[in-house]
Amino acid sequence: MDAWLAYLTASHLLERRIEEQLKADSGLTHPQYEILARLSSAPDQRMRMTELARLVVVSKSGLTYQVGQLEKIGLVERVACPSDERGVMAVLTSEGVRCLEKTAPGHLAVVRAFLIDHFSPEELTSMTRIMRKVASAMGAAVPPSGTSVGPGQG
Amino acid sequence: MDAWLAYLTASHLLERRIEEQLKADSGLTHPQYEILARLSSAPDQRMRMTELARLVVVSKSGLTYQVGQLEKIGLVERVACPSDERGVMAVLTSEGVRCLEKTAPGHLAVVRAFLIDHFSPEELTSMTRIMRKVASAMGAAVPPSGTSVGPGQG
DNA sequence: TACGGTTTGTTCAAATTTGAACCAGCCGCT
DNA sequence: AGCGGCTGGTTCAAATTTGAACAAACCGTA
Repeated sequence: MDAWLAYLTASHLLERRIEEQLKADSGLTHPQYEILARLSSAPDQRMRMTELARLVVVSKSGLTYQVGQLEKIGLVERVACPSDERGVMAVLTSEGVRCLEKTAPGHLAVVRAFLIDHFSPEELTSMTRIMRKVASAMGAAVPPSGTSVGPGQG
Repeated sequence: MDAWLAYLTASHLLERRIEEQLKADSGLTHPQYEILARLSSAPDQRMRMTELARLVVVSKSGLTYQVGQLEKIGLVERVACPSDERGVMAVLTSEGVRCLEKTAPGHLAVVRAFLIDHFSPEELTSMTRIMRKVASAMGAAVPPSGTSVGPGQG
């Protein structure tokens, strides 16, 4: 299981690097960044809590907590869902957008430098295809590209 | 950054599956399992705390805590280090070995079913090579094979 | 041998994460 | 309309993780 060991170590270390860079560069944690990023690519920059939790792969209570944090610092806002009385939508504020725009380049640079750049173009496509397969085998639909978020196999 | 998104989602989900299986099958958490696994492949089934922390990629205090947990349930024992008065070695107990032997097959089955099996043999070698490169770029030596755990570039 | 700078492992407080319990609102069926 | 089952989100307690602070021990040098 060399593959597994290498994968595991690399992903742990990468996670650590990302946290470090993100924290230093913007004060965000990785989960928080993921929330902002997901919201920014959602229609109207907003998303239902449950859907968001599924995309970010975090528990419902975990999302409640982090959205609370983001709300405190003004990057996200909670809005009642029009179609469902009990629903809550997390909305990216304009400040949230600014923060993301300011933070994203550095983040992507790290991801690229430490992960992506180690793949050849062919390997990268291969890896992407496989990881998508892996994810969907575990019951998540990874949107192929900028397409809207479909219900998948929910 | 489709690749990154796919990778991220897949790894989160995989982690979740692993935790689930491990917990159900043996009561261990993933970090705990990693500690046992690392110890089991170390010479004399023992390792210095700091070295172990580096291999598992966890903070020193995090390791102290988890080794404490493992000690409580009798899978690991703390022994003074002969060569260094302040040092502590974590040692796999015979019960720890049994637990690992009992748990490993199920764990590996999950890893295989959800990750490894989605790769062709060539892709797998490719991925392993790349992940090793990724890890060492971030300052970790991933042992090439079943060789003893050398000091690497420590 | 004594000294300064490092390294080792633990302790501590603070932040985060999860699952269970919970209430409110939705939906299909009668 | 009314009932029963389910879903959505929050609250809560418990577990885990991290970095900083700390005491002990190592090492090279005088």
